[in-house]
Amino acid sequence: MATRTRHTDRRGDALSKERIVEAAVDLLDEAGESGLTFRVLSAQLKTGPGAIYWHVANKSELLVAATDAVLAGVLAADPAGATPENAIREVALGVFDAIDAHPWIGTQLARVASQSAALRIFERLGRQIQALGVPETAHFDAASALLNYILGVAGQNAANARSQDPGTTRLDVLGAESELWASLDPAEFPFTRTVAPQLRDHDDREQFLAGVDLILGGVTGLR
Amino acid sequence: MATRTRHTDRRGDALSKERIVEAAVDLLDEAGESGLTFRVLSAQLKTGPGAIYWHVANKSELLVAATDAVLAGVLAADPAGATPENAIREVALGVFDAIDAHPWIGTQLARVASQSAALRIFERLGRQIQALGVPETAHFDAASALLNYILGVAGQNAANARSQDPGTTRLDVLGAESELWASLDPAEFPFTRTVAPQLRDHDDREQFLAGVDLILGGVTGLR
DNA sequence: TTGGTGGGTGGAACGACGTTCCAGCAATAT
DNA sequence: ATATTGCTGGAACGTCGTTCCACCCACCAA
Repeated sequence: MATRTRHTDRRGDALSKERIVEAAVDLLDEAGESGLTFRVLSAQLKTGPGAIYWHVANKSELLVAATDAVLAGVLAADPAGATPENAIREVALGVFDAIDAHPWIGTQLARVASQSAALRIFERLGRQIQALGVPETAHFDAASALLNYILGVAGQNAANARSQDPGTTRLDVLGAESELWASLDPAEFPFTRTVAPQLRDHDDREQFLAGVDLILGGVTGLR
Repeated sequence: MATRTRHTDRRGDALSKERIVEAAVDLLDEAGESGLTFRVLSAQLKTGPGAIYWHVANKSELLVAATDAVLAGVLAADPAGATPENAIREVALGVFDAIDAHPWIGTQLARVASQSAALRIFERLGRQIQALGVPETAHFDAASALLNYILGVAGQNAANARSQDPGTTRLDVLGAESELWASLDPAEFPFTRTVAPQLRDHDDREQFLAGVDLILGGVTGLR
């Protein structure tokens, strides 16, 4: 249980949870979710797996800590949007961009419940919902809806990043998927075929924001 | 590549992808996501791991097939809701209830992109969006928003189910989490503390539906 | 009827993973 | 100087997904 109180630095190369998490984030960013292994992590830290386990209970806790570490920066400042709507968009886009930069965060957010990172996002969203002037009874549902939508997009973005071959560009992937949609059975997938061209040219970030705005529209409609 | 064309049944106990998927679903339902193993699966089918690999490429494909198999039933019939709004609610609740009954589906939906099951949900949602009479340019965004929201809830429900100890009731879990929210730092989590009591008494299914209605409200607001 | 062919089987084995264990080291306290 | 404690790092364990391959048996040609 890493009390870490008495002496701050017994050796110059002292291990610490912070250093471990930092190395884990680097590894995740470079090699993806499957690249984080206690073996390569301990090699990078020039130690053995056992030493890491003295600071971190298990891999799950390490992933949570890594997610928190990255999202802490994004969620540090209170949103400065002029209106509550803009503040909500700001929070949502902050999370979106963080996931875009570190796709493994998306997997983590979508997989693990009641993580402190998710809770902080929930809090930021909820405060702005309160400022929106809708009935108090709707606050909980509205904040939850926004959070779940964001987590849903997070999971999908992470899945897309995971399944993408290193050599292909964004347009390649979208183009291929768009053609797949266009070639679907017309009887079974009329709608999906209709929007196939839009898939090719759409911007993930803009569409994400459009979804936020739809929920926001529904919330403000309660006034 | 399992052509499976010429002869329908070489032996009475013939293995097939269907039988494998069926056994996998049983295993997932009984033992959870970590309970599905090629070893116990092959034991249950009275064969070896190698035989399974003749019919299924890998575990990922097996999980996709299992998810599709369960959701196929839910998505078979066109929604019979009187209004497009009700039809959308019906599709969403069908998926929600399926995840409630088989939590592992939630993990799978939230994790894997462009799965055929997700595509079928998207199609059902999109058709009803078309019937809603909103501008065509908004169809893609609206259907995506609904799908992402549903997938987000799916992932969270699966995560909740995963982290729940076998002995505890729903009220225990909610009560504990509610107390945790209530005990958060008032300076940092004012909103979350405010809604803590609502967390204890809320109904997941109703809240899910409330979220769908918020998006629906935003969409119909575009008319 | 018989012999060969090949789709399908199942069990052994491989490599990698998360995790545990423990002998030892380096600072501090006695 | 010695004992204690916090911490290290490497070996080892059990399990997993996956691969390999010797074998079997239903079919087909002769």
